[in-house]
Amino acid sequence: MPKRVDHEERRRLIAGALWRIASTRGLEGASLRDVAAEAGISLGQLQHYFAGKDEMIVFALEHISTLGEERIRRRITALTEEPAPRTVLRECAAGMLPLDDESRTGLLVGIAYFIRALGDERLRRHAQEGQPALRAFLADQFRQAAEAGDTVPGLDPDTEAMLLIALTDGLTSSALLEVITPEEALELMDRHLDRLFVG
Amino acid sequence: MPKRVDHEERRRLIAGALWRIASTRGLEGASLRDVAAEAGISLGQLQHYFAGKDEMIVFALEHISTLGEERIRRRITALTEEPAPRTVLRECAAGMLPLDDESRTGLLVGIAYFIRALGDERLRRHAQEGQPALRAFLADQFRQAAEAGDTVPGLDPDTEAMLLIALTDGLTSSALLEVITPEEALELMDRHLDRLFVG
DNA sequence: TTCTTTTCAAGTCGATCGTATTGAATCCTG
DNA sequence: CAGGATTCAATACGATCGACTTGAAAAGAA
Repeated sequence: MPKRVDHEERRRLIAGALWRIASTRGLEGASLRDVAAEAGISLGQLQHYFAGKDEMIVFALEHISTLGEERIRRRITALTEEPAPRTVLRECAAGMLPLDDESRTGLLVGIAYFIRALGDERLRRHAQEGQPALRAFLADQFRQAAEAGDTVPGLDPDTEAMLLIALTDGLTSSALLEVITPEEALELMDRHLDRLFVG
Repeated sequence: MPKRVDHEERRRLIAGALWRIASTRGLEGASLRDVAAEAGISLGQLQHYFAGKDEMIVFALEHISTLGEERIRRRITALTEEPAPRTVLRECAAGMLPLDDESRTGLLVGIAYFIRALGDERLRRHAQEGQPALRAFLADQFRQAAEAGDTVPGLDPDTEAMLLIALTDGLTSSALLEVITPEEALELMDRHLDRLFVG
């Protein structure tokens, strides 16, 4: 049987099992044995594909973040071509909210990773890397909207980008805690955008 | 030596040790042995004051949330008497941001608890309890400001209260991850309030 | 004093963790 | 076919976890 396996696909299979466990019990609560059992393989097999737990976590996180990016990209391209900045911003925010199971699981894993990063200098640097690009992209959308006269006057794109990210994060937390529903979170985001755009 | 100890004070001492460890390694990473060592007592002594780890965590969380409430209350009463709603809202938000070591530690412990609550029905109910009161308080401040004509027109107090909470949470996350500084977080919160109030 | 209660130190228990080792089965290459 | 490389199952190891038991020391009650 050996040698005929697709290494990457096997790793993605294991990553999926890790998500399902980590989304309910956290990354610390996901033992290698549990992950292997969830994936339907043996501990030995899992260890063949990942040298250690850290390597497995890093792979799973990068994979799930890739899926998240693709999901947002799909949301945007699914719209009319040349969508207005406000629409793009809304779909970005919506893609980062836990509106379906995939994004919900991804966010829970992301939070579990966030916790690890809080106490780990190296992980924290890694977690910080993704933000600037997103922030720049959102700021650019605000800039375009402002130039087109679609926003209220006196609005700083960089400030609004950061506020939008923070607001999305906070709404996500409340939705995951079931203080509000995901739909309410999206509605609140819309009310926020209402205040920034004219018409 | 026995019999002459203050039970509650001993429990608070242990809770303090738990915070210091949990704020860097999470609640799961804080073993009873580590907490006892941090508190400068033996494992046996710790176990004498808490029947189990869960009991210790619940006590520590309730204690730290009490401290947080007192901190915010102090911030508000430290202002001029009869402060304007905007000022009250700003101080509330500031009190929930990680601007000093005490609040920073408290928030990290709160997040560690938040993670536990995500996968635990009982803890989740408990975590949800605090929100409505805060939300109602903030909404009332917005209502007062609106009636005084201090806010922009067409502003829903309940919506704004929820947005303020979510924004504070999100800014806190970014500040803890050191994507922004706590001071930047407070500034962003001010910019947000700028948009809601006139003058 | 004697007895009871409180306080806590010390040690142990079984479970579980991440990791390492070993070796067999299988396929690919020469 | 021979032989190395790949794949994986099985098992074990040392560390660490929360929980528990035991018993001694000290203070108040009788």
